[in-house]
Amino acid sequence: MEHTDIKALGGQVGASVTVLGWVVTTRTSGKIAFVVVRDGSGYLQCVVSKRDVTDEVWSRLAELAQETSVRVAGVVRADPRQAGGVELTVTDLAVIGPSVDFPISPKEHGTSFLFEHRHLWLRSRKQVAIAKVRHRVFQAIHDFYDQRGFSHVSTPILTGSIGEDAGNLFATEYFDLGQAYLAQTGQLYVEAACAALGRVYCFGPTFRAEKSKTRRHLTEFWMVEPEVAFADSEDNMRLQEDFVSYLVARALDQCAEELKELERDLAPLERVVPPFPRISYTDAVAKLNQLGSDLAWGQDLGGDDETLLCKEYDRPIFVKNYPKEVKAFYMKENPDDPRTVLNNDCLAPEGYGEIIGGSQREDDHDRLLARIEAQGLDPKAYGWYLDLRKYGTFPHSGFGLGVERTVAWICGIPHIRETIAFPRQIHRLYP
RNA sequence: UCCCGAGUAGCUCAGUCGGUAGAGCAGCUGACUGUUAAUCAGCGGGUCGCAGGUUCGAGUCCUGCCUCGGGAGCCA
Repeated sequence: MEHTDIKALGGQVGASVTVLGWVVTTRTSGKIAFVVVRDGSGYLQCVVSKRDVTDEVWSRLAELAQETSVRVAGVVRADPRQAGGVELTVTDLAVIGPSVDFPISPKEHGTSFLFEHRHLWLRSRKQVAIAKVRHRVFQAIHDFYDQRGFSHVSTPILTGSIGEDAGNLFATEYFDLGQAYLAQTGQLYVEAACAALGRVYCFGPTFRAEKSKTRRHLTEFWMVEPEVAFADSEDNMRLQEDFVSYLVARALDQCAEELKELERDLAPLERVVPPFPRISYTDAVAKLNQLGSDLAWGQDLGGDDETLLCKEYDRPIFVKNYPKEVKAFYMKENPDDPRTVLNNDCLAPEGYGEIIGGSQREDDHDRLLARIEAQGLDPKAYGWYLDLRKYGTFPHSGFGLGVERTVAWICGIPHIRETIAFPRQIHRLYP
């Protein structure tokens, strides 16, 4: 359909154009009316003057309820008072689709109501800004790995063998083969693929049936998981800090308007450059004890501990070498301290906490088998995974970055559920 | 699963000591040629989450249940 994107009007002052979009608000003042229209590319104030249009067009203003879809023709006029620098002097206006009693008014609403109307809430300014940042982050993820010679691998969503433990997996019947599970990680599969391609990553939805009710959890979320052959834990952290810094830099570069709309303080983001501070779990516990936490060695860091620790630094940090007992079976033992493993978490500042969990993988067949058996897992289900250690085993490392947590942090919004179009939570499967 | 908190108009909320159900916004009608969540005047709008109990009388007090929100644990 013949029309011009609102975003492109800045360079077309004086031109006659047609815009297609939806009515945001209308204001009338007797013989002049202001209609704000959005089209996904931007927002435009359309000015209708009674003396400049036919009576028929003027009378149509009464039909322009919130979210009515419209075709507006007019002349682009420079106006420094407008956000985009231009407004439209309307010559013709037609309703494409009426909108009666749109439920989301410009005033305040509660979260419950908004998520019940998520399909419509997506149209609001702040939600559009978040969605655009998310899109840029997705694109930056692919660009980063492409530039570094990684191949994308699509790992299965339906799986038989299991990543971590069975307690929080979604199960479904799978023909005659019993239970299948929705993947909660693609990691085991990218380990296989990295022996074929060297540097790989998977990027897809993951599913966790955890009954978590916090601002950091969804039951369905997106995770990007790189895996690198012949990389140790130190190489792994260097990749992570380069990656996180790249994502933030791209957002600062490409999403300035959106971050302004979200009223994001850019200063903490501008400090996100390598290297990130590295602190061992053992040192972190000692430091937290000094800061007043009663965390004991051997316990996993809680959310409050993470926040407390992060306040000591001005950028994301790595906490590395956690106790073996609190971590997954596939992580390689730390030769310098066998109580711990060669892993790391990356904690984002400003209270956002863990955005990455990564590790060097156990590459010794017998040690891995022992860990699988010790955790009560069925070695037969992991036969193919153990094979990777039988046929040319190799040191390798990787990590998983939670995309929604990362987007929430970049946008500076308090809850990750707004970073995905249709969040899945314990009490939400609609819309 | 555990610990808090909340359910009253389309939305956000107030509702005192138990005594006729309220406001703002939204909607509708009208006025206004430069408004940015416009302003001004007027109008309509209720299964007080559900069930039971106490009482002459319950939005309000008691019991049970349901739903939702925040947090914990778990994790990215």
